[in-house]
Amino acid sequence: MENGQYNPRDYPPVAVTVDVVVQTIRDGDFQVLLIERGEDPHKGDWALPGGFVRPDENLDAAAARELEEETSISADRVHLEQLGSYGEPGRDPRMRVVTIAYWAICCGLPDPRGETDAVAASLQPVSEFENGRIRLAFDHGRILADALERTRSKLEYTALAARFCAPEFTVSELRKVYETVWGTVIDPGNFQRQMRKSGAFRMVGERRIAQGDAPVTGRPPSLWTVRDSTDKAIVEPPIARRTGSGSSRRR
Amino acid sequence: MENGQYNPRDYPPVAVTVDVVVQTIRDGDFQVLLIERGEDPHKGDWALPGGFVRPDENLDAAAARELEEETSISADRVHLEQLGSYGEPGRDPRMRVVTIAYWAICCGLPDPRGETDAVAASLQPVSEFENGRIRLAFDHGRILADALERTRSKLEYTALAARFCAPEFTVSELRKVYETVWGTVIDPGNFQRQMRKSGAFRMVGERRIAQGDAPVTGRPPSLWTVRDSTDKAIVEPPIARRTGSGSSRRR
DNA sequence: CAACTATATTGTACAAATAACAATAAATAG
DNA sequence: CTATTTATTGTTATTTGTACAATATAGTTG
Repeated sequence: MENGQYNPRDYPPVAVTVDVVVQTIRDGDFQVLLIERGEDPHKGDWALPGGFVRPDENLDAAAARELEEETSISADRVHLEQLGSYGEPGRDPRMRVVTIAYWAICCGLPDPRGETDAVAASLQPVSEFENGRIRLAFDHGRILADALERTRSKLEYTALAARFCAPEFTVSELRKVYETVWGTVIDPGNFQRQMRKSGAFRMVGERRIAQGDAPVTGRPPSLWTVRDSTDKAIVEPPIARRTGSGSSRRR
Repeated sequence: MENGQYNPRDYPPVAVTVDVVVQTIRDGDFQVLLIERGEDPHKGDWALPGGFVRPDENLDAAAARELEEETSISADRVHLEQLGSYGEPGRDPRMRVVTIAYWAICCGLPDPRGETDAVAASLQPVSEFENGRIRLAFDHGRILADALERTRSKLEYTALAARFCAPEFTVSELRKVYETVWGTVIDPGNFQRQMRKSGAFRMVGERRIAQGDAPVTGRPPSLWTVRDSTDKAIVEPPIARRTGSGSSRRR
């Protein structure tokens, strides 16, 4: 683009799409939104929701639109962030498609409706994908794997775990997010201290009394919220994963 | 792309480019490769090297090609990694351009030649950009800022600092990389221990005698290399930045 | 109301990591 | 040989992390 030559017809058409990895926790299970493809190629397989970027729409807006179309929840209640671009020439057999992948974390997804694209969208357990029981079309398996790693990593040094929860949450709800996404067990006492010390969260005066499916016995917990709603909050020192080969911090 | 409709003519042309942030250390100074634009828009301003993605070329290959064209060094001697996509509708006034940005670290860049695009490429100090004395065209300032943050962050938990060095390097050469990129001072003794403990590096038997511009006095250092040349090496525990607001580890 | 139970929250003690600074080692120049 | 310079190792106080125990606080149940 630096060489003054700007004739798009010199280049075969390239389609630019966005695909979104929508993650949530439902029934204590780490799940992701997938759609079942109704047409070839890969008819009957699972795929990530996505679609074309419109002419006057920036990439973030396109991803937000796809998210809302698919989940019918407003994008300002979720964390939505770019993951990366995937553009192997043969990734879609029909034409050259470069996709910008996004990943999202949201809470309390209503049962998905797939009306928009006349395809069936549904939440599927991440474990089914990681077991190899669910296979994804195109290179979506790679995209999903990258997104999961990014999420697990970012839980360590950001307050994003709270995005899996309602605006106000208890310490153990937050702890269960970490345990569910990482597949680990965390000491409740130590976790509480780390959470306080990080400064990323703020206690709301109230205590919660008898919530829906929560146990009605035991000492009622106090409620917390994130101090900074812009998802820039840094958890310092980080809450590190226990299992295996250690932290892969950053990006 | 899930709805079977695949008529590219329904969508205005989108150009897909790659831009590359090439970073190196020269004369003890953290520098980045920029080109001076010879044409409008932004004639005379600085910009990142980049160009169109070719029809049968994947994104990584396009970035590697641009890197080689601009620096005449082979891409297998540098670290090259995707940074992210930038696609605001108005970022280029001429047409819709979505760019996939990459960032690279290399060592011993020869004086850049700009013949390919008939533009002047040169290494400029990062400090000049961060001082505001150098302004970049389009949204390249944003891209460069993101790349610098990514580099500084990844030095903490990967062995990528070695990519600023020759294949074999001394402990203090590596330490000076950290000091230069982060703008900090690091204790030599503690650094040596962290480096050993991380397991990411391996001592080569030899000691270096009297190198070119290096001081000819003092105890000669032993030479080191990275244990895993695939840049997957994790430095654990990480070598943390001293200054300011702490680690932004992963990503 | 008195146990009982379940969860929240705080204490404690040991282990490990970090950081500042001192000391020693290994080479060369003169 | 001595001075000088840099590499490398020691030492220690402080901080941080972790496991596990103990206490606190509510609701529930008889």
